[in-house]
Amino acid sequence: MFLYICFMEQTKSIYSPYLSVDCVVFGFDGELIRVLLIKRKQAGQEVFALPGDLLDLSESLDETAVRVLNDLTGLNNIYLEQFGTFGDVDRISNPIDIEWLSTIRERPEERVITTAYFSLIKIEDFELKPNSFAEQVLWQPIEQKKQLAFDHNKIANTAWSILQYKIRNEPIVAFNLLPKKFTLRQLQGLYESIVGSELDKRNFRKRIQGKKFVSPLEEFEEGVAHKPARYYSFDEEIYKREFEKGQWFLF
Amino acid sequence: MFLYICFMEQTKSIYSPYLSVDCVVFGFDGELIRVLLIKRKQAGQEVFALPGDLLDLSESLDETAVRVLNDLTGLNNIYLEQFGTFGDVDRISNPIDIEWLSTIRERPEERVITTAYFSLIKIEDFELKPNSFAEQVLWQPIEQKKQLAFDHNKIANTAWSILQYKIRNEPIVAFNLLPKKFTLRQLQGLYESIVGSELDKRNFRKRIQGKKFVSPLEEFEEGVAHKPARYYSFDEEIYKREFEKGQWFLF
DNA sequence: TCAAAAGTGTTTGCACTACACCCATGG
DNA sequence: CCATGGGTGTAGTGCAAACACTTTTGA
Repeated sequence: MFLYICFMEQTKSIYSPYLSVDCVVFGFDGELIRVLLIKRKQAGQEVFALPGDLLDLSESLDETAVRVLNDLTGLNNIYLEQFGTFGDVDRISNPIDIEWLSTIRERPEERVITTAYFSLIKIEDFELKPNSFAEQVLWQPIEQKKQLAFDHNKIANTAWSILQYKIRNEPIVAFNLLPKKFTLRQLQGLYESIVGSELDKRNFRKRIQGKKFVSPLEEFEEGVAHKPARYYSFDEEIYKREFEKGQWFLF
Repeated sequence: MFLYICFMEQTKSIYSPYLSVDCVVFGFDGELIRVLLIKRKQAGQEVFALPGDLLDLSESLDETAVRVLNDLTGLNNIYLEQFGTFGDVDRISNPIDIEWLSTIRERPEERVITTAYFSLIKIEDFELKPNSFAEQVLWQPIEQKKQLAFDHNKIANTAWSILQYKIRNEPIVAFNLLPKKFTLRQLQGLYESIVGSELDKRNFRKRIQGKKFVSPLEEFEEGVAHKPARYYSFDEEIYKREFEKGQWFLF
């Protein structure tokens, strides 16, 4: 045992820090943008975090992201895009985090660098199943700030900025968050939630009507206490063709 | 020794892969966009690579990038922006790379994941000084494809795509590549080099004249065999103000 | 009949495109 | 005087912004 410890000390400078993957998954419930969080199995504490775990030596980063998200939340087959790697020396410094790590990991104080992935899903398409060290999985509204583990607030904020930037240049992100059939009110509400300002209804609808990748359906809302809205659908094939031609700016 | 090997085998699954940092530094010589490469000190081989090296456990990723670039090329005090982390399992597989790693590293076959940084500099502002394991430092024209070590071609291509994307949305990247005083011909040439198509001179100049962050100077070219061009300068303060207001699209 | 959201057109100005010729300089 | 790149203006077109009322439905 003594030898083992000595060796570990010695290897500290030879080896790299641990590497982990964290996922920021966004969803839209028709009104609010939400982020997927897990609640840790940690005795006596309520600690929330982004779903994430250590990389296994046999996996690529992308594979780790897929596995980790599935292990912790049950989510499967969803699009993930890498957006950054967070390598500050002190990103694991909160005693509560270290306490928790000591229950699941040797050498809990060891440095960890994490690569973050970003995803957009339709909330109602998936059923969440907490698993592994996640006691609970929840959809946290983005505007309700919650204290997260490690530097996960920083990571989530970075992802949020990227989403806000992307929706201006790649309108597909909006349709990834909406159901297959959606009303223009929903689409506009989603835009407004993300860009954070109100948009003119007539101009918004005019722009949408000019986009071939959004098609009106012959279906309408039912049981609403106002004129029922028409449903629309998104055609990814057409979108991609337009996108390649460079005519893909929605705003 | 046997024990040592055994332990290494055992730790493989405990420890993470090595972590390294690679830098893609772009420059513009007035005509061509170039990328900064190093030539390795490797006997009997001419191998070129992006400047990069392993992370030290005491450094953040950003600090590593700064150090590595300085160690290998002498470059100092330059802006670096992280743009991706490359973690494929087989990214170190070329025998020439493994042979070289065996001369500078224990366990050369060990997996390495690398975080890549992106930079834009004015070529003439800096003097290159090869150092460490760099035998030579060179500015390679971007359109002359060269076989690079590891997956550095993939990394450099990703950086190039990002530059092409950025110049459309963040015109500041252009001014990072130009001297403090530049002619509109130089600016237009730079744009054309990056976007890869020709632009209309009159329309280009009209757009520039509408931007408050580009100011005409009372200086002109000298000794040229044609009408001397006026020099212009870039005002980063004004740019940032416009940028914050969201009125920053050059195209 | 009321509340609530759906849906619809016009005008105005700004921005982008296409396009061709004279100017200043050095060799 | 020639070659080279610098520098300029206009007409036409299309997109974006501002803006208010009628319609349909359930309660």
